[in-house]
Amino acid sequence: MPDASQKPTINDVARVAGVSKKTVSRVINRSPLLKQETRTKVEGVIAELGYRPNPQARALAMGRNFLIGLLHDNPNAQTVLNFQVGVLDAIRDTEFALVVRPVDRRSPHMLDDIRSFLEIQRLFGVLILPPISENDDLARLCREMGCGYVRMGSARLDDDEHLVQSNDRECVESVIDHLVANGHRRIAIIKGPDGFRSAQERAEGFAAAMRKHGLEIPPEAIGSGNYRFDSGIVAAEKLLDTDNPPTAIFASNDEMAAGAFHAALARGIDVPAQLSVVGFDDSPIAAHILPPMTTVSWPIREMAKSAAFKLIEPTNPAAALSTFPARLVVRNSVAAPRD
Amino acid sequence: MPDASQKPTINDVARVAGVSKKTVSRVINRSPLLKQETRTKVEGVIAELGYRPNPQARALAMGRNFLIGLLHDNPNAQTVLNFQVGVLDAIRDTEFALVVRPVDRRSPHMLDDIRSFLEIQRLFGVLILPPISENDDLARLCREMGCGYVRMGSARLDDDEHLVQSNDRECVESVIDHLVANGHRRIAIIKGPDGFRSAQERAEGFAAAMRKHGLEIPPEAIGSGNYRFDSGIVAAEKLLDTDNPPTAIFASNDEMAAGAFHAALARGIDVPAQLSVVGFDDSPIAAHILPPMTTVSWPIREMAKSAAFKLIEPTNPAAALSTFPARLVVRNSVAAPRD
DNA sequence: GCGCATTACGACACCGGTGTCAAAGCTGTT
DNA sequence: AACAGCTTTGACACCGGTGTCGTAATGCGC
Repeated sequence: MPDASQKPTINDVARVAGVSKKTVSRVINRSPLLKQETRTKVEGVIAELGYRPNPQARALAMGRNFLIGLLHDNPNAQTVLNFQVGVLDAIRDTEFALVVRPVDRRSPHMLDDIRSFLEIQRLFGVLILPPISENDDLARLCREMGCGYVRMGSARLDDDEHLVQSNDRECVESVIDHLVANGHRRIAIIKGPDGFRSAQERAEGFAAAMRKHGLEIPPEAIGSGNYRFDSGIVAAEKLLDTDNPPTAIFASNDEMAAGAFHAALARGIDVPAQLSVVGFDDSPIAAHILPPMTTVSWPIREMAKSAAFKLIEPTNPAAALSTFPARLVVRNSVAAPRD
Repeated sequence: MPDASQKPTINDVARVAGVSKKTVSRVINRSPLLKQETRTKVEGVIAELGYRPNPQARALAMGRNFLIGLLHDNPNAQTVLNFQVGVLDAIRDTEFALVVRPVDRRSPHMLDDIRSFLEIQRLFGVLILPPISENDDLARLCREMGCGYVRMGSARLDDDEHLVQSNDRECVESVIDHLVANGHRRIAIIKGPDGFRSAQERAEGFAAAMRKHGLEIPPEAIGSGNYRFDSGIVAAEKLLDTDNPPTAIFASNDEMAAGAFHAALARGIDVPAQLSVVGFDDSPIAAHILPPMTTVSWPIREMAKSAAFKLIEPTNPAAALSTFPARLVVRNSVAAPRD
């Protein structure tokens, strides 16, 4: 009788069931060439003993482990966390586990750190969040090391299948459609920082949408920030100080949009009565700010799930999807312009 | 010559260095009973071959693995993420990795899910964040399963050493001191939800501080919410509707404090000129809201580091600390009362 | 009843490390 | 020179699984 205080091993199961450990192994791995009778018997013993295979031992024997890594450079806490939850939706009840690794984009050793991390942990694969997902050296590193990877992004980054993306461009278009439908014609943008693919996509989507509606974009209607709150204030102040200020501002993310709220309030401009503002990402601040902000929400959790499946079970239907539709969330920061 | 395309193993190192694999193992584990000469020789070969020990194999052989788990029920995304970064500060360059596991507090299977997770992954130990860190059944489960654990909390939860906590009580006191110093005497509280230890601690700290200053707490000056934004609005409205409304409100967290901002603005009450509001946690919303909110910040990253060390290296000085001082962050939501 | 596939299972080596214990090497003492 | 006692090293089993391949058991046609 195996010691109850110790976790049962495959040997215990084999002994109690009166079969070889290889047979137990076959049961665990759902091998098709087993007699139903044997399978049932072994499964009974497994249940009785409460046996769970040791992932370390399996990992060692099979030459691949069951750890999937999440590499990110904290674009936004809520996004990262939602992503983690989405990955968990995919790996729940499997032997996979999610290992997180925040990295420092500004560190000169970032790539070496990641290489060392990959070497030590020998991950099954990694999921990479923007903005570092846009780093091609990192993707190359993964390939070199034979580590599976999926990049999250807002646009085509790869010519391979290692990608899950949202349709930021089209979504910005729907934002502009919404503003135009509300009667706006002088619409300004606060762009995100150079070097961020998402910023570029959103800016290009903006330009395309304006063109579609036959609207001009004067140079002074183009502001730029670094995705942070305070940069949104500065950019919005500049936009509002022009001779012919915009009636609506599209900010490339919610933080900067919140900054625009701030700038407006500071000079007594009411949002949305005198100025409409739209953000992007649907981060918590969008719902919390006053008035609640109209923004764009992308299905991060679904995207995470798909990315995880792409890695661990590429045949799963959920892994097939690569581009996910973001959608406009209409709240109260848009109204018809007065003038 | 080992195949360059394959990762070198301990056997490769042993062969090249002309020693037994056990000797290589001793080098890896810094065994003291090695001749310096041998050590140097083997280290040379390790560096030359770029050898990294396989954690799965070590885990199997040593009967313990190098995975530390993070159990949380998303109290606040920024907090969770900062905690992750703090843990990483501790485990960087070790073979440990951080495995995350968001759990659903409301699920009736939560404990079973966690049990299953622990059984499958056989973690070295887990770190538990509030509010589920306050669940004694969970702590008991960890003990039963022989899994190391450290609970984060705002008060004594355990009679053992499995704890890292902040001094919420004293900090609430400093909040009240600050308000009193600004001339407030009618101070109300919005309590957190029943069953949260942090809520209880903060409420008790409030009562103690008020008593210290000889101030009364009329029943109508006690509001309560569930830590969420909207509950803060409702609670603040109630407080402001009383005959003798408070000149200052202490909310037990920032989300509810933001709700109080909202309620005030909605009825044309200026913060801080007509109403002072203080929050707790220093979450991003505190800095983003207008005016920027005075709140209490606790050193989550340091706490995480300490918690991780308690688990993986209890002798490390960083593991000795159990209680961490939170501190008042003065911004612009407090002013002297008018009346 | 026999030969022959085919199916079902087991023996054994192996994954890459660590633990145990004995042996070899070295030093100093008598 | 012989021996004790310490330091340093290696042989070998073992951790808990999986892969390979051989063989016993089974089904089938004749």
